[in-house]
Amino acid sequence: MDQMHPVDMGPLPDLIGYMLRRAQVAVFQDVNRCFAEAAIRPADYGVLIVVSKNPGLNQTSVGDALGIKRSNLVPLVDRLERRGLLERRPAADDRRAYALTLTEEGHNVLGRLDAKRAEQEARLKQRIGADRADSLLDMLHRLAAIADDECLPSKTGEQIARARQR
Amino acid sequence: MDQMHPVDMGPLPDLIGYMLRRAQVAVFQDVNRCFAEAAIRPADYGVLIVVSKNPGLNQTSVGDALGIKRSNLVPLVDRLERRGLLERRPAADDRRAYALTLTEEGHNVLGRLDAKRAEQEARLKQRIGADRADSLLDMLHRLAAIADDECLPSKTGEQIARARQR
DNA sequence: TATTGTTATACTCTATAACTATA
DNA sequence: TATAGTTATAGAGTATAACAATA
Repeated sequence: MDQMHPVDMGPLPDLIGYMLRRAQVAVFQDVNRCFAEAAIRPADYGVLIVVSKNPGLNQTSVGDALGIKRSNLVPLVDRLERRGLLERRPAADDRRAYALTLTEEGHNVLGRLDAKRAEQEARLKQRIGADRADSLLDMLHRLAAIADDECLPSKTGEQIARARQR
Repeated sequence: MDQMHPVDMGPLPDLIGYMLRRAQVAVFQDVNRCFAEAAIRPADYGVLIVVSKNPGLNQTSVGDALGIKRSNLVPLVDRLERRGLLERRPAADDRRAYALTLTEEGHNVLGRLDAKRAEQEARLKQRIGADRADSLLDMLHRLAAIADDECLPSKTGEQIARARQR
């Protein structure tokens, strides 16, 4: 039987956190559709972009930039490397680290995704009212900055963890 | 060694999808801090709100309202029931279904969380510029509505899955 | 001593298929 | 036949601890 009465969602539709979540899930589903044929997921795309813009960067720095822990970045980079989109090369100045670079195929894939991304972004902007996109992005940046405020970046999580052990 | 050069994020900071994700993660971390002492997570909060506003609703309807599959709702409701916040009672008109209701303790917990939620929401609004909150929520609703557009609600996922098998 | 990449592990969230008892 | 709740399971994503090699 159908649910004929609409469900009362109470304060949820007016909560920034709740609606951020619903919007993010919907937009990511849309992104995944756009990138499906290339089999590139949002996290993959972030890594490819950062490496393309910062060739030679090491894994820890890529992870920090994207909010991905270095231990979780390993299988992600493994996969991109196996697919021939990205290379781990020895870093010139630090024998512990890898210098990440895109392969030619990596650049090609990223180039093709660029058109799809632009098209999708235009659709999203039209949906919200194109003239409001800048305002939306500004607000999202301010909200994302909460993360920086609360846990001061004076110490890394690992440094804090080690300090706690003593 | 510190990363002295800022990492070039390319187009990511201008992408609605990317910034939605970063903002949502940051805001949820903040919510989790606010609700930590009650040990209530965002999904729990959604269930409690919907059940309090729609006493007697069954699990499938609660899940549909919140975008949670009914199979994933089971352990969530289990936990809330074990904690004495919520009750499964036999539905009057359908012996397959449960009528969900909050216990007195459930209402009490929700009441206490309400103050914290309002305080947190005020902080978020101040951060983005209080007069822009309505505009933000409107845009988030429009983006969340993508999900409804693309997969028409004329058939449920299960109906489609069954149809595909034939 | 600290950091890089790695492994192992655990926990949450999400998605699908199949079952039962009802409808 | 279809639906409500459940179970089992698999896949992501995320978090922590510990290790070898190097700084």
